[in-house]
Formats: sequence, structure tokens, C-alpha cells
Amino acid sequence: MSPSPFDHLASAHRRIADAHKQALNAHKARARGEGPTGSSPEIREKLIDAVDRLLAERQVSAITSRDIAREAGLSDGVLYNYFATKNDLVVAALVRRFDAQLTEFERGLPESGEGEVEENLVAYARAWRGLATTTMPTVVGLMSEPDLMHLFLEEIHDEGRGMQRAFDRIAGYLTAEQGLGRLGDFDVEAAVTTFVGSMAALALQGTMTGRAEVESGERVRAIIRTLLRGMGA
Amino acid sequence: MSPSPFDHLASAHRRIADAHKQALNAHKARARGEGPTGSSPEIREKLIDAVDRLLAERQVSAITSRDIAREAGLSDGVLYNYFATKNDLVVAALVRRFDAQLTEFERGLPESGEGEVEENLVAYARAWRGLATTTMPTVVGLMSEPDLMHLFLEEIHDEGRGMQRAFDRIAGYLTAEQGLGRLGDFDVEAAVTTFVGSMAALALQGTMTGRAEVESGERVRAIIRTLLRGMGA
Amino acid sequence: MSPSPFDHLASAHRRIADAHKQALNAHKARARGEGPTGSSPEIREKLIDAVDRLLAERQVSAITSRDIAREAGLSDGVLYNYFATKNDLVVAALVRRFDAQLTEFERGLPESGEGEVEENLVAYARAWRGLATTTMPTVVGLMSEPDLMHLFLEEIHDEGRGMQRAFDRIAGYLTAEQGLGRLGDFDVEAAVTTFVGSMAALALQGTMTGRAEVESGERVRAIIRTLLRGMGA
Amino acid sequence: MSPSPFDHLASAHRRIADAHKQALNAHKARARGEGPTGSSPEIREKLIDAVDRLLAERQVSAITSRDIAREAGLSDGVLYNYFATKNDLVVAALVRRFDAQLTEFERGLPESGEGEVEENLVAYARAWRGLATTTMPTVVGLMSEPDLMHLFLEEIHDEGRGMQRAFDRIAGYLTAEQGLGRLGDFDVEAAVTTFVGSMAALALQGTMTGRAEVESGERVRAIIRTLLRGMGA
DNA sequence: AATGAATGAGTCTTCATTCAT
DNA sequence: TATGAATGAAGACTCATTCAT
Repeated sequence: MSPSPFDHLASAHRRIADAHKQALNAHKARARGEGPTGSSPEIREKLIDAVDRLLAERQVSAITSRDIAREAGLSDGVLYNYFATKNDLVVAALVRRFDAQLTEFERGLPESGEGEVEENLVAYARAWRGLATTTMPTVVGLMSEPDLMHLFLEEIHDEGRGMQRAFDRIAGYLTAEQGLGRLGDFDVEAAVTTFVGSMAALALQGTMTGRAEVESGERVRAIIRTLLRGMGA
Repeated sequence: MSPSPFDHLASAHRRIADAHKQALNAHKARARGEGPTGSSPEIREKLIDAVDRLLAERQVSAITSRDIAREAGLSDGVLYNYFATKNDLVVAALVRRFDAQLTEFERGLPESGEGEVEENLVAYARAWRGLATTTMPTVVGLMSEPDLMHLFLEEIHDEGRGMQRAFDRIAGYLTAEQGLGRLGDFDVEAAVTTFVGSMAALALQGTMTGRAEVESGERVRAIIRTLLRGMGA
Repeated sequence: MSPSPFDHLASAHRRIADAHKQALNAHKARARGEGPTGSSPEIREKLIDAVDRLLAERQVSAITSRDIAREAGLSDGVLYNYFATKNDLVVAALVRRFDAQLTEFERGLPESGEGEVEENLVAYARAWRGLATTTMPTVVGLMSEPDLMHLFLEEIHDEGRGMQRAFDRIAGYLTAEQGLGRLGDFDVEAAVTTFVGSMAALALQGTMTGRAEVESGERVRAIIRTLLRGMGA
Repeated sequence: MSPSPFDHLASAHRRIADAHKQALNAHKARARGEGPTGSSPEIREKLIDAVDRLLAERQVSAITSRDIAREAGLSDGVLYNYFATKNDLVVAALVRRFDAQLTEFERGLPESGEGEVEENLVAYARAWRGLATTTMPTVVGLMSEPDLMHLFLEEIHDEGRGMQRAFDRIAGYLTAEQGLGRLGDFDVEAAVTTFVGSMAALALQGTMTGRAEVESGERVRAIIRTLLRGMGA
């Protein structure tokens, strides 16, 4: 039997789940391939740029759809011509931001075997501290927004673009130097944890207390030395 | 210094509306020479207890004034007889909670000179990882609430009750062991940063990935060993 | 292990269903027994009365939450102190309305064995036409609102309060008169369908065309006669 | 006559905003001496076809202007080159649909004097039940859209193309058979009302409860027999 | 002093319609 | 003449806070 035109009355008894209509709309729409129709790359970009700017000065949770429209110089509704959800737009901006920051992190990292190990580690540490400094506020803000976090992780995890990419890079360097005999025989995973943890702690202290770059820079070296030499007697 | 991306965490970027309201309230109250008038310590305690319980199971941002009233078995309005603001109550609970967790952290920490240094450090590390594990969700949640964060830091910084108390304790232990010759001649401040950063990173990884206690326990030891022996060749 | 305070971070990876938060709120709240807290019967009544009045002049779908507040002389938010959802309030009004209308229908219906059968059937028919007239616009409007329809049917079906109550009453009368030999040996179910259908059609014609009561009254009798005597040669 | 509860169905109780907008539009257009300017019959047809297809699977109220554009494979704006309003387009589709369904109803109806009367009536009844079944969802959906309903009725009533056309056909058959003495001397208008009401009730029951064709078919015959023989003793 | 009903600004999202290209 | 991006009003719902009782 072909779909009866009465179907929508007969299904008046739809199960309670129908109450979720609103929340499901985005998914339904996507399922029907009826996503947002906007197709002007400029506008799309304007929107992402706007969120990007807001992200630089506000918590994710403090960015309203109206804020975005104002910042982009557009009207309240445009957003929904380009993204199924405010969150989808925010995630797009988040991903772009994060990619840019990871790329910035990787720029100019020293290669194993070259230069002095301590200097190389300081370079790595400074880069990582920088990444942590820029990244942390956003990440922290994200943690209070499960929905957003979920979407973001989904987007970022796929292609090895996540934080893991930075971790792997560090682990790679350490392993390579071990292979060259320029570093000892330690547990690389544990070392990466100490390395990133220390720098993150430093970044957090620096930004919470407003310590100047310089002093923080000194401390990076002190930490690297401690990690290299160990605390043992 | 250019505007730090952490600004919105550190500098209480209130939403305009809230700022307005709050300012208005404060103003009104001041004009009338009034503050909260409640005077029953039991009720005050009931309110703080309620928030404490809610804090154990929810993000700060997910606790509504009504939730508090329900949990305390009191009516919606009492809160304002004892605190100027919902946030003031929450901060009171936060401070009490934090103090209790710090005290729990300090319980049973080994003394310098006793037992084996590695074992002692592992004990410290486990205690700190525990503190980080319990504390972090709340702290992270707090970071998304500039107003709250601001009030909390104001309250906690004053009397050396903050995280610094835990840091000092670790620093004290390390210095003492150095004095006894059971640890080498490293930069204690750097070592503390390393120590707390590593454990925080471990706590974060553990909770994000849901790793079992056991495995995480193993990793504590691996990290302590790395810290003791260093990564040098 | 007791519920970790980190749970809400660890569950950052919640499944996509979490996106439905908003829609689910009502259900969650109900599940926690944390329903709306309003408890002034007067206000509750005011709200239901307001919806009742609006229902008498508008389609369900044309009643906004603001309309309700205005009509009740209350502010926009009250509704949610008494009902989890606008729909819940509307259903409450709908149920009350429907019950009242059914009761009105049953009032003064003749008993089997008394008076003349034709007169009795006319009385039944008039009562039913009245019920259909009052009820139909609302029922029809409801059909376009699956959510509301679902809630309404759930509420109404439970206790035999639905339309079936009216049908049963008619069927009961017909069967009783058959038993007394005052009606022939027809298929009661078919007769009920005929009976209610005819009257509903009459009600619809009357209201769509604005025919006067009187004329419509004449037609009731004509229909009852036709039903009694049949169209056969 | 007191205000009928059906008023909001019959009398186009537009929402204020809509009325405003529409009035404004009409006014503007009139002032400029402009109407829809489109002149390609193919596009006009494409639009109507699209709505027709959507009407077969959705409530009127669930059809957005964008849906129509997508379904027609045209852009969002074209609609307004051919119709003053989305509603005007929908009405055009509605009218065409309704005409087609009436024509389908009339196809293959038995002639008076031929075959057996009961069989003929069953055939009429089945055809009418079919018409009701296909038509009702749309009609019901329409009733929640006063504006649309109003436009539709205006369009349909003019030229005797409305439901009346079907009623007349049935009345014609009954009168003819009466003339031939194959049916008794009943009030034809009343009989038509019973006839269409019974079948509509059957259609409604069938679609609400999802009863199978077969069973419903049986009931058609039971009803026709009841109508023929009457309920009298 | 406690109560809890009432308030209303603010949030995200939808969609008919306009208009520059 | 077709396009489709942009508009913005409107809708349901939340929640900190006030204030009459």
C-alpha cells in the first residue's frame, strides 16, 4: 500500500518521543539531505570570523546567537541559512581556531639530532606552553558544554587533528633522540605526560597570575633542566 | 602585554545584563543600609550543605536557586535572607568544600626522612592526583563563570587557603629531603610545577578516558621514576 | 566506587541524544519528582480558565503562551510554575472542557422504556449534535497537533472518559430498547456509527453554513425518522 | 445566535501579525499597481505539482515555502513571481487536488435502475468512504489554518465544485431510485446526511484505529443494510 | 523570619517574504 | 525573470530575584 495521505492523522498517536521534535530537527534535516541552504562562502566566512573574534574575548557559553549576528554585521536569522544549529557554527569556528593553533605550534620545532638536546626541549616546551596558553581558555569553557564538546571532539578526532597530534609530535621527538643516544632510557609515555603537564601548569599559573613572558620563559628552562637531570640524589 | 586569551577567565567578563542587575541590587541595598538579614545559623548551614551536595553531582552552572531551595528543604526566597546573591552562597559552599578537600589531601602524607623517598613521592603524587581528581571538575566549571570565579578567588586568596597551601606542602617535603641529602640539588619551584602538572595531566586523562584506577596507579609510579631519574642520557 | 565528582566531565562524550536536553527537560524533571512548584490553586485555576476561554474562541494552535498570560492577567513565566509545558496546561484545560461537555451531554437523556422511542432518539440526537458542535472545532484543531493529541488521549483514555463514553451510552440505550421490543433487530454497532455520523455531519453543516438552530432542529427529526423507517422500498 | 464555538474555523480568525502583514502586502501591491508578474506556465505548474506532492505526505501547516522550492527544484523566491502569497499557491494546489479526487469519486459509480439497489448503495458508500479517507487529512489540516481555509472555500464554493458536487450526485441517485420505486419514500436530504455522515465516521474510525480495509468493508455493508431496513420495530 | 508565587528579560530557533543581482 | 541571501518578528521556555503574606 502506498503511503496513505492519512498517515499523518493515523500517526496522531505518535510515541512521546515526538515531543523532542525541536531538538531533532537538525538531525532530521540532515538525514533528509536538506541541510542549511546558504551558499555564499563570504557570508559563511563572515559568520565563522565573527565567532572566532568572539571566541578570543569570551567564553563559548557567553556567545549568543544575537552576539554573532551583531559581530558579523548580519541579521539574527542568517546563521540558520548556513548552519543547522548555533553549535554547528561555533564548532566550525572552534575547529578552524584549533587547527590554526596546532599549525602555529608545529612551526619551527627543532628536528632530532640537530642542535643541543636541552635547547631543543626548551623550544618544544615554549611552543607547547604557547599552545596551552592560547588553547586552554577555550577548552576549559568547552568542558562545561557537553553538547558542544561532543560535536567538537567528533569533528576533531576523525583525522588525527586533535591534541593527540601535538602529543605524538613530542613523543616522536623524544623517541628519536633516545634512538640517537642523546636521551636516556626512560618511559616515553610518562615523560610526555610530565612534559605537557608541567607546561600546562606553567601556562595556567602565568595566565592566572598575569606573570610576564620573561619570567615565565626563565621557568621553562628551569623545568626542562629538572626533567633532564631528575630529582634523584 | 597584548590581551591574553585567558582574560575572560581571569577578569570576570560579566554579561551586561547580569552586571546591571547586580550593580542595581548592590546599589539599592546600600541605599537602604541593608544587607541580608537572616540570623539563624542552622538555616545558613542547611543552605551551604545543600549546595555542597549539589556541587558533588553537578556543574556549578547547572545549579539553580530553586534546586538549592529544594535540596535544603527550604523555600525559594530564604537564600536572600542569608546571602546577597546566589553566587555568594555558592562561593561559601565552594570555599568550605575546597578547604575540606585540602585537609583530606594533607591527611596521612609521609614525613621527610621516613621510609623510602620514591615511596613517599608516590604517596604524595597519589594524594595530589586525588585532590586534582576531586577538585578539577568544580574548578573547570568555575572557569566558565567569571563572576563566581572572581568571588571565589577573592575569598580563597586572602588567607593562604588556596591551592598554594598544597603547593607549599609539597615544596616543603622536597626541600626537607634535599636537606637530608635524600634528593638532589634541583630547583624546588620548578620541581613542584612539574609534579603538580604531571599529576593534573594524569587526572585529566584518567577522567576523560575513564581509565581504571589501577592502570592510573601504575602510571603514577612510572612518572615518579621518570622525575627522579631524569630523561638525560 | 561512589559517583565521582568528575562524572560530569567524563561524560563529556555523551551520546548525541544529549542534544535533546531541552525537549527532555520536562520528562527528566517529572522523573525526579521535581515538577512545577506552583501550588496556589487559584492561580492554577486562573491559568486553566484562561486557556478555557481562549479555547472557546481560537484554535489550539493559535494560543500562545503569551496569550495565556495576558488572558489570565499574569506574567509570561507563571505558566511554568504550574505546568511543565505549555502543552500540559492546554491539555488540563482540554480535559476539563471535554469532561464538562460530556457531562452536559448526559444530562437529561431519556431512559429506555419511557416515553416514545422516536422522541427519545430525537433527544439523544439533539444532545449528541450539541456535543459534536461544541467539541468538534477543538478536536479538529487537535488533530493537527500530534503532541497535544497524544497527551490529550493519554489523559482521556485512562478512565473511560473519552468519546467512547458517549458512544457506549448510545449503544446502551439502543440495546435496551431492542430488549424491550421497542426497536428492531439491527446491528447496534452499525447503528451507532450511523447515528453519530449523521449528527456530526449535521453539526458540521450547521456550523460551516451558519444555519439557524431551528432549521437544524427540524433536520434532526427528519434524520431520526429516516433512520427508524429505513430507506428501503 | 451566540458566538458558535466553530467560529474560529469558519471565520478566518487570523493571527494579528499575519493579518497585518498580509494587509500591508496587498496594500503595497495595489499602490504600485502590481501583481505577481511571472508568466511561464511551466513554472507555475511545477510549483503547483510540488505542493500537490507535499500535500500527499504532510499537513498543510508542515509545508514551508522552502520545502516547496526544493520540491519544485526552483529557488526560494520564484513563488512570489507567480502567486501573491504562499497561501495562494497552496490553495491553487488544494483546489486541483480536490477536483481530481471528486472526479475519481465519480468514476464508475453505478447508475440508477441497474443492478441491485443494495449493491449500488454499497458501491456509492465505498466510493464516498474512499473520498472521505483521502480528503479528510487535508481538510482537517486546513481547519487549523483559517486564512487558508477561507481562501480555499472562496475558491471552491463559487462554481459548485465543492463537496456539494458529491452530495448532489448521491442525492441524484437516491431520488432516481425513488422514482423507479426501488427505494422508499424518505427525505432525501436527510438520507444524504446520514449516508455521508456514516461513511465519514467509518473513515475516521478506520484511519484513527488503523483497521484493515477488509473489516472496514464489512462494516460498510452492515451500515447500508441498517440504513435500508431502518431501526424500527 | 520564612514562604513561594510572580516577574520578565533573555535564550535559541523558524520561516514567509523581500530585493539586489 | 529567476535566484537565493538576508531579514526580523514571533514562539516556547528558564531562572535569579522580589515582595506580599
